[in-house]
Amino acid sequence: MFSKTCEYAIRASIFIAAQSYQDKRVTIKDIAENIDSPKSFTAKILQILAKKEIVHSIKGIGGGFEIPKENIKRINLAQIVIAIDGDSIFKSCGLSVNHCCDQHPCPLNKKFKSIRNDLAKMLDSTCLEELVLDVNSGESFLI
Amino acid sequence: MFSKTCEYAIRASIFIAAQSYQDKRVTIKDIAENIDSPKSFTAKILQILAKKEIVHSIKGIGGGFEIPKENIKRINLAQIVIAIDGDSIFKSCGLSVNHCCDQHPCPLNKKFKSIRNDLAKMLDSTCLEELVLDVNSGESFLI
DNA sequence: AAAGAAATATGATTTAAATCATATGAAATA
DNA sequence: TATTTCATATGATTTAAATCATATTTCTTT
Ligand code: FES
Ligand code: FES
Repeated sequence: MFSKTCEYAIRASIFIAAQSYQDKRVTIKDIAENIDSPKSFTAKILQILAKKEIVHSIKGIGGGFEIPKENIKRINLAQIVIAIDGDSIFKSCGLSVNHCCDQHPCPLNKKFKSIRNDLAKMLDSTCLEELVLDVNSGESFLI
Repeated sequence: MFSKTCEYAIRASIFIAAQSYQDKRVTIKDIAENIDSPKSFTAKILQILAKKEIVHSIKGIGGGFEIPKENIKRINLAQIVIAIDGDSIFKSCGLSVNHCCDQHPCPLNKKFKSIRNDLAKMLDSTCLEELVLDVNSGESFLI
């Protein structure tokens, strides 16, 4: 479904948000340990997220990553997915036949379109906050 | 969504079925040309499909691949996807957190489950026949 | 039986994704 | 200002997916 990079990005974002929610800033090491991801790979991914202003990074002693509380409500999964994997999951043909569903549709175009729309709707309507609450209440896990 | 291998497998199956529907047997070359896929890679994929009895292969002069007409109705997309990519798309966690949705769910488990169920239902309820009719009537394309 | 046309089997190569490693830059604190 | 702790930048390596190449087997036709 998503690339591994994107999965790490989502899990990392949720973890950072969950900690920020409790006013805790986290380092790359913390993140990698808590979402079980390779540390330097995670660092690379976080740089992308920082550039796209999905996470906020602070250098130096006491630094790390955080997501300002106001943003935890605002950031949704679609933003993260697009930042990492681009919008191909929303736009490209499920059979790689074309640029999808125009004059030259593949045989699955209608069926795919509907599933992709559901996926898009889901990603768009799911903000970090609700996921964070689940994780912090111990209902769901990142590892 | 699917691996490239799986996309080729689906497109090849639809093409073979579309030709078998008109009592035409096709060679690997035909297939590769008509679905725009690398020839020897396609050959490999067809071997898998032949072993799983999704396509029928005939060696020697005049040989090639076909799908018996009775089977065009019976074969659905789920069978092809499972033959190539396995059932991970149905069963594995969208965030690669675990074996999905048991005692240890990831934060997206509910939302993912619903989308995956829709996908599974779609793949299961879509047989080759309806796709073939679309292609043969010129409503949709494999290339 | 021989020749040709097809699939089959297998292995090598290429490409892209994922991972690892290391040097550099910025902020804090002592 | 020196040192430490963190992120940043960059490049190398590994792994897996995709692609390419070729020898072998099977069947048909003559
Ligand atoms: S054309 Fe294939 S999914 Fe839209
Ligand atoms: S646990 Fe993650 S999708 Fe089921």
